[in-house]
Amino acid sequence: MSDSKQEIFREYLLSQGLKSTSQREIILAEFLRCDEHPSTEELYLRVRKKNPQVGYATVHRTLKLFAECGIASVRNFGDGTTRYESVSGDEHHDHLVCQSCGLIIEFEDDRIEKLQDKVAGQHNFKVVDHRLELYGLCEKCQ
Amino acid sequence: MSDSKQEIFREYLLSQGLKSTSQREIILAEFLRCDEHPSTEELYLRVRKKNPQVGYATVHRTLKLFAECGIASVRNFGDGTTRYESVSGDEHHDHLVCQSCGLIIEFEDDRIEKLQDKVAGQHNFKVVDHRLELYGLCEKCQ
DNA sequence: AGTATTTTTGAAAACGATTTTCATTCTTAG
DNA sequence: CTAAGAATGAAAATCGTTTTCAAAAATACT
Repeated sequence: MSDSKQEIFREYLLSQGLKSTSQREIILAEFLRCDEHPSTEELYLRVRKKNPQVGYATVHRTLKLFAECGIASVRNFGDGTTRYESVSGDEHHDHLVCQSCGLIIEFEDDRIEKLQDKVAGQHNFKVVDHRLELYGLCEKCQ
Repeated sequence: MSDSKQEIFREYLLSQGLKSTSQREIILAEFLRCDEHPSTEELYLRVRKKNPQVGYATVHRTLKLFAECGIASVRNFGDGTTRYESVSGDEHHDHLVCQSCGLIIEFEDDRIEKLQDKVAGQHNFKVVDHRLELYGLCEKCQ
């Protein structure tokens, strides 16, 4: 349970017969360093600053690996780009998205989750995942 | 309050100095006829069956107009394509999306909405819009 | 160690959806 | 009816994402 993201990733690579490379280490380190929700492009630029030789395609492929092994989840907030978010354990959170400045606030509310399950049950629907996003204006932008 | 979508659209065009064209009428009629959540491509194909001379670009531009004047809202359910949904008055609904067969069930729950407002309030956030989607398996696909 | 096997890499090309361009056609106001 | 402006559709451009492919790197096997 105390497995770090690095360990989880390394074990995943091993279990799939994939190889550890310096690029993958670098990309993971940089991904964990930023606590935002980077797109492939954004993470690529950040990685590039320190390691100009890492290519966009590698960042893209590595982010997909992160999602596969569960240390990242895929998000998109309607701006047309896919974003990756670092996942901590099995906790789930939703988002407040400011349409003016792009600020993203995370929140969690058990009561909402419970009501969601209730609604799904009414439709005999088995929920695997969900997303809840509130769009509007943050404190500063109002 | 009894304005039909057609009327709302026509008034919007007028107010913006835009013109009424047969294509726009056709596209709106077809859009209202389908109670799904068509993508540009899908609506284009449907329109095309009856009116082969209507172009993809026009469907695309017209759907954007629908969104602008409020008779449609933009959605995307993570499959990479943008979908447009007919909006009835100011009622809001959320979605259950089946990841197996693509079925989309709409639902509405006031209690969830109220909790959302509460959470937003706690962050001094002014909510303009929101989206809630539950992904999983529908009754048939389980 | 050295060699073989397999995966990974990065640049560039391919891709799919969306958006724009531009010459022509259509609407509407005068 | 005419002139001015907007809309159209086909094709091209664009944007983010994904794939291709030859070269490089990592692991497995003597």
